[in-house]
Amino acid sequence: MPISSDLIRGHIDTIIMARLKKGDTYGYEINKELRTRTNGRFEIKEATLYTAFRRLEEARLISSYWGPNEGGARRRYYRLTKIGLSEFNRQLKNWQETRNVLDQLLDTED
Amino acid sequence: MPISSDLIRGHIDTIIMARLKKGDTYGYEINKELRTRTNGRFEIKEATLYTAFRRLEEARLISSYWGPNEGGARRRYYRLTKIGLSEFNRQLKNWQETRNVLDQLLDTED
DNA sequence: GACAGATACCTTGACAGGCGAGGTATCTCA
DNA sequence: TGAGATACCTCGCCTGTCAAGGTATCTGTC
Repeated sequence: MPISSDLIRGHIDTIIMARLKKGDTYGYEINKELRTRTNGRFEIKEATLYTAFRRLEEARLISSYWGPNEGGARRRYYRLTKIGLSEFNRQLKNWQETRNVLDQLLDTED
Repeated sequence: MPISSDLIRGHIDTIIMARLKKGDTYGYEINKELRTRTNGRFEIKEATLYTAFRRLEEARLISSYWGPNEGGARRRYYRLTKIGLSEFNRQLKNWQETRNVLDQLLDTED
């Protein structure tokens, strides 16, 4: 069962930053990883991904550079900036709070 | 810290249905309850709420009737339909799956 | 009886994020 | 040479949320 767009709306940026926190990488790779890690249940559509990169770079939360294109197409690598890291931490807390509130609200036992 | 719209996008309908599962009620009341239950951290904006009611009734997941307006303004009560209940259960599973996937993706420890 | 404030509902138009559909260029291998 | 994988990008649509505006009723106070 694929995860609906509306359910992850607003989480795309956080997911990208979470990955970049572990080290620089590029768009295509991020998507492959996501698909693998979630057993195909989740992926970011290409248009969405590149839109997000623009948005994040615009906001100075990530920065980019052309990587060594050793055999294959050129790759634009992304790096999480200092501001990006603290923003990620903020968004992570947001997620945890939202998750808890939703868990409470959707519980129909009480 | 209020919960951002984008983070709950797509969950509004589920939240409403979760409440209606416990019994009929009306718009204004739902919002008051939400604010109280979440200590003001979360609320559905009126425009959003009534848009959602229209959408859900259109989809036959809820139905409505004018309630007894004993002292006060008139109230339109909503009821969760049979289809609504099974759709709610489906969306609850969706939420749980999404939550687990997001928890995994945002965990930067591994 | 006039006014404030709470209760309760509703509509319109703008905005932002996700994505379908389309595109480009490079490399490998048959 | 041509298919398929890799890798990037843009345009325009769609959908859900919300700010701003509105209506009507009831209660309590001066």
